[in-house]
Amino acid sequence: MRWSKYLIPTLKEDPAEAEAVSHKLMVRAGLVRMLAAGIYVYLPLGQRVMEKINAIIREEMNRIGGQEVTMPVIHPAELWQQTGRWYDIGDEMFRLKDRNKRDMCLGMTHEEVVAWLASKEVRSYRNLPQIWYQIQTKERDEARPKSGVLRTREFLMKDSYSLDMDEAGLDRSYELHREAYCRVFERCGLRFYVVESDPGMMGGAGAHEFMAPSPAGEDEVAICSSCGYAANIELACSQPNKPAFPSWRLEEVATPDCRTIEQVSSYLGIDPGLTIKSLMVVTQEGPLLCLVRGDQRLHEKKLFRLIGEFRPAHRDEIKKISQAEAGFIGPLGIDLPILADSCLQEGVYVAGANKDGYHIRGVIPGQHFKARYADLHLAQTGEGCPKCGNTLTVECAIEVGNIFKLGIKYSVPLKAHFLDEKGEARPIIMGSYGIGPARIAAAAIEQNHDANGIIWPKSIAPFQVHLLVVNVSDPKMREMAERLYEELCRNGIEVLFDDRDERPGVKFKDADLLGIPIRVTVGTLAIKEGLVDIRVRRTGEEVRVPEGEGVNRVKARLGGVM
RNA sequence: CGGGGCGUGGCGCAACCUGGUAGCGCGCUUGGUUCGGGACCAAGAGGUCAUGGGUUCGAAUCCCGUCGCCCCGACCA
Repeated sequence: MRWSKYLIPTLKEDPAEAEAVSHKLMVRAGLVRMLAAGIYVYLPLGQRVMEKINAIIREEMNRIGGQEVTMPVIHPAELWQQTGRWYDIGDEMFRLKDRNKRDMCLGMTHEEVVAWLASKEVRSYRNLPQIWYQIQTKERDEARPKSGVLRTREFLMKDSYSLDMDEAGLDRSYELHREAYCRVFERCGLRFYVVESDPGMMGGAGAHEFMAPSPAGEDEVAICSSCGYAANIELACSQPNKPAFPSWRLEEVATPDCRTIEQVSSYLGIDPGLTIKSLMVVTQEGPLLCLVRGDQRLHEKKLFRLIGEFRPAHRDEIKKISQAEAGFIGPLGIDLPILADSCLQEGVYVAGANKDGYHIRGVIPGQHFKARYADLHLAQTGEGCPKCGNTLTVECAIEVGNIFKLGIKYSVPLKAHFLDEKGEARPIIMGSYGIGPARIAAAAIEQNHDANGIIWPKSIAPFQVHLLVVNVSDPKMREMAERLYEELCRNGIEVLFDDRDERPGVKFKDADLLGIPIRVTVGTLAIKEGLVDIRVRRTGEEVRVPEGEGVNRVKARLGGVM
């Protein structure tokens, strides 16, 4: 491809609206342009990257027996009404009416359509298992699109669905996907973790997410490097490090104006881990006191799973129940059910005295107050792994894929049944599996770039070789470059030929920005001594070889390490 | 949806506070010189200052509304 005839609008400066590295670079390198919040145009170069990624996904899906289909973007409301999601999902679903005022929606995912199809076409256990997949645009009216292509309202998704006759079959399909996904992300050159995830509204028995670590990611994962424990922070557990407990006796201490844990612990000169943080919440059943250790944070999702809907208590409610301001409430002598984090079962602490300006030192949970214990805290870097006790690290990551065991959540309402060997009708057991190709591209950039631009893994690079002529108006130089271009193409190598009439500096800068793995430069030495330069983008390593060897050297390079 | 910020030639920004009719860099066009890491000279094109209303002799500038975009939070099937 000749750059002079191709649309690659590169930018010298970062776009004002971009924050994430991948966002800046994708715009600067001419991969994408934003049409509206969270809605993007993929320019030719971006499109090529997406096609590379999709091709890898297709290969791996086909390899596990996946069959590609294409399902509609527009769905009739009835389908979603039958599973109840029409009502469960709020503003995030794009809804519209057709000319006959019939309710429709834009597909945010395709479980309903798959279950519908299965209900029509799957009759017998002999038809199972099945894996159907598509690479299709999804529409979700995200409350807050962000980070360029990482969180958009319209996005491409590879989604697949497994149909099995029983749990064992689902386990097999799930495992096939897990392996296929690992191969996909490995082939795309990503660093990633497979983590346990919260099945959430998808419902069902089990779920994992594929997480590519990056500061731009909006998820957090807790990772144990020794035993391999890996979980989304939404359900990650940890063993908090134990502080050295002093031998306090129970007494009231004045803590004037110390409302926060930091204030109390610094005023008393103690480790925040020796305090108890008391939080009053109001549930369906009334108020409840939640306790976590002072150096911990309450995990609201975990609490929600334990007690259902809740809200923080209002100031006046706190005052009324505890006789004290929010900063001074505590578990002693309070007439409320108490739910405490498990790590508080051991030790002696400072807690609020339910009296303004005072705390109580020497509080021993179990002895001085009764509580129900549960895991309520957010896992943090440096704490112990729940499995092996070694140090956990918590890091940000981009969710590039997920796999869910759905079970019969969709097959029952949509009557996706089959007849088993005994002739009895049973609901199909489903699984649902997604990959975000654009997120793979963005994650690859997040993980592979330097100050000058992108450094594509060769598997998903838009081109393999960036051929650059230093001066197009020099006939000999141009001629040699043309020769090389033809020869490289003839050898099946994808080459972007920068034949623009630009200054060399501009072309070199653009080459670094685009990040194509190998750059071949035809310059003054080419015409003087017949030498061309072959440079590896990632390492900056450069060799000078005779023109005749150029193609073979490039091929050798592409075959080897990047 | 709550909090904050921004909206000025294609891009990045200044002018706004203290009203007087818009400027810089990059890019773009033409000509010339240049050509191995974002060249130089000369000439040029391009802006209803997001939008609607108000205040004023006069509004990019002050006031109110609306829309759009970004960031933090909530949400995220």
